[in-house]
Amino acid sequence: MDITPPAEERILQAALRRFAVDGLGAPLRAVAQDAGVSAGLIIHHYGSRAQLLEACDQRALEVTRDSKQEVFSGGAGVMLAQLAEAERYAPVVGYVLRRLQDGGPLAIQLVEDFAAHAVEYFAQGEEAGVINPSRDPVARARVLTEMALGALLLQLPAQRDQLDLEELPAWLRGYTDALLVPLLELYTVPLLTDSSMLDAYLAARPDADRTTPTTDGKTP
Amino acid sequence: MDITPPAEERILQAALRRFAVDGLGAPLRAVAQDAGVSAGLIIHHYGSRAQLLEACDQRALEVTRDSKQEVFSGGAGVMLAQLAEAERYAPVVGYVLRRLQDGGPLAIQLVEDFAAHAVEYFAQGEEAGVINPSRDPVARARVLTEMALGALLLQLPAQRDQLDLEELPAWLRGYTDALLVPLLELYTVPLLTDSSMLDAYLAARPDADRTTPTTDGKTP
DNA sequence: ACTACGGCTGAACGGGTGTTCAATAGGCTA
DNA sequence: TAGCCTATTGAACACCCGTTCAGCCGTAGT
Repeated sequence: MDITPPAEERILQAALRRFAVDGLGAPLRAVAQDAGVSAGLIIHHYGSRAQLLEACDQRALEVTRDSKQEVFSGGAGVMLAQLAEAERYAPVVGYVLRRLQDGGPLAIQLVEDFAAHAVEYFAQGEEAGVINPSRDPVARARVLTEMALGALLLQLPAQRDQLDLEELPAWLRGYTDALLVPLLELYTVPLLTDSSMLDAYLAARPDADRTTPTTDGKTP
Repeated sequence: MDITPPAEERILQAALRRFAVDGLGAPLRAVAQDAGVSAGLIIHHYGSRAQLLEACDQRALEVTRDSKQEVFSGGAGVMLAQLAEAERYAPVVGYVLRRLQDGGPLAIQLVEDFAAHAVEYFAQGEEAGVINPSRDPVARARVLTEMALGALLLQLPAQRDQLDLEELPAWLRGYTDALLVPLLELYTVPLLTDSSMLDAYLAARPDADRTTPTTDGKTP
């Protein structure tokens, strides 16, 4: 029943897994050993280490894009947690975290993706009447996405230098669970008691109001 | 006028700077060259590369602890931005970012520190009547801190693989400025239109209520 | 059956790393 | 002055890394 995939695919999966566990700095030879091939073969198929990472990036992007049915505004973090539940995808989720940690074009791309999706998602919620409108929906979605993703990223150091993919789903679930109540509270009852701070800051810089331009006489 | 500090201190400053610019993986020899000494001397003074990093950690911790006068609930991110304004501290701020990125005990320690300070800060605000109370102030402070710090961390990849310490203050300021309006809005008008989500989730798990224990008949 | 070819290997190369160590220079003490 | 301790160096060592390359092997084509 265990038909082994062709070497090229086996390498990519091993790479995803190993990079997730040990970080993107993991040596090629470790990947090779995991895939049961020689280091040379990786180069033969992918050209170079950098290109192997690119292949991993693309795979990660595909997987995350194919699973953009979030649950609620817990946002990107929750989505990743859900995705990891399907243990088949745990390596990809781990890799995504590592990639966000390490930077590179994909990191930006991913955040962009998630943020764009959040915009759409919030717009739906707004129409349904469960989410309050914003003076700048795009900025709001971006901030919330970056915060959710960033907070998740900040949990990474708490793990050992090695990520345990077996426990990753449980760990992510535990984290999102702990996060959820304070977050929901924050989304329900505002942090600040009145709008004086916002008003003051808005009055101090009468610059951008891209959605509703020109005249608004809201400053008291 | 340019009295050069003793070599040991010069090494530490060079290390802070170089690690901030190139990441914690920067070679010892690069640090040595910046400090105008040989690589061997670094080992002679600090024992090993790992211990040099520990020394950097301790220095960073001291500096951040000595400057914990935040302005408002923009939180840790804003504080770091302010600290970087004093260009003298830019290397330390850069190092802190790199360290948060890389993990390790200090990363946890720093978050802990910031979160603890946020608790205190929020409590003051609550007493002053500008901040709404929370059912779990510690959790709230932690979440907000992790989010602010994490979001900042997520901006790092957007920079090149090298951090430009000259531009770091301006960059941080630009980021916090862009962040501020959406964030203030989020803190003023809640994301969700009603408390149904929070209520539902709270009803589903009648577990922790650490601050006000025993009986509270708040679930409708 | 012979050839050609693509997947694949293992050894080797070249570069970069942290660390060691013998040796030097310089200032303090006796 | 003689001795000694510390700061400092530069070369060397041992290791790990990505990449190269010559060659092996099995299979498909003729």
